[in-house]
Amino acid sequence: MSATSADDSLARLLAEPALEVAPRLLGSVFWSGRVGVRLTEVEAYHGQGQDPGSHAHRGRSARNGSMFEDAGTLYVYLSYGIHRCVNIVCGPEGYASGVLLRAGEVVAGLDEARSRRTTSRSPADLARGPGRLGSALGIELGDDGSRLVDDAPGQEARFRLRLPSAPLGPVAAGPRVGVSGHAGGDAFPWRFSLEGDPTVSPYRAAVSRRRGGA
DNA sequence: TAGAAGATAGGA
DNA sequence: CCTATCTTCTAG
Repeated sequence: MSATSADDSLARLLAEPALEVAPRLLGSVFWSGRVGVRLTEVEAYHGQGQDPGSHAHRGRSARNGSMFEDAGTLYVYLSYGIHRCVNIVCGPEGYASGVLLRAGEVVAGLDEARSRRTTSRSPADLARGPGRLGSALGIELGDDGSRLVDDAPGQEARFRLRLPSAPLGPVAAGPRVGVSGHAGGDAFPWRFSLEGDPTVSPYRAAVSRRRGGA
């Protein structure tokens, strides 16, 4: 039995551009220790100068350094000063593209996820939205730059990914959530989700901050 | 050094 | 619908 074939397929997938990788991550189970989340919603972000919505658009900075690492690195950042969001870096090394994990269904470690997400009112709420997903998985800022490996028997790494073994249902594509810099809104339909899944987060346009008026 | 915006969540 | 929350980035 070859234990490396599955590992190779994950590495091969993550070497592709983010726009190819993102929809193909749907249905995978992302593991953080004993908690597993089946991904139902993701977004693709491209690299420097390619994508005005990307944290890497204006080049490398203190925050986004891990986006410039090789495929399979995790990019974790603090969102709105509160939430920890997770990306899987993909594409050619140095291209700084990645896939934001936006939502999923908790399929293992339910008690642990629940204890971290005490405000959730239903199982579908546990990881519906990128901040909630990060919280349910116990992601911390110190996890930025961690490696993601294939979830194979005997694999002891904390962060693992199991690609789907069966075909998925229909995939929906649309504009990314809360991202400005879109000319008309549909210039970057790089959000992908499993159609009709209850754990997919609702769409919201980018917030325009209005404080104290004009 | 200062100001504004940001890949959100939760509550009214 | 509104606001808490605070880091990061950009301009001056």
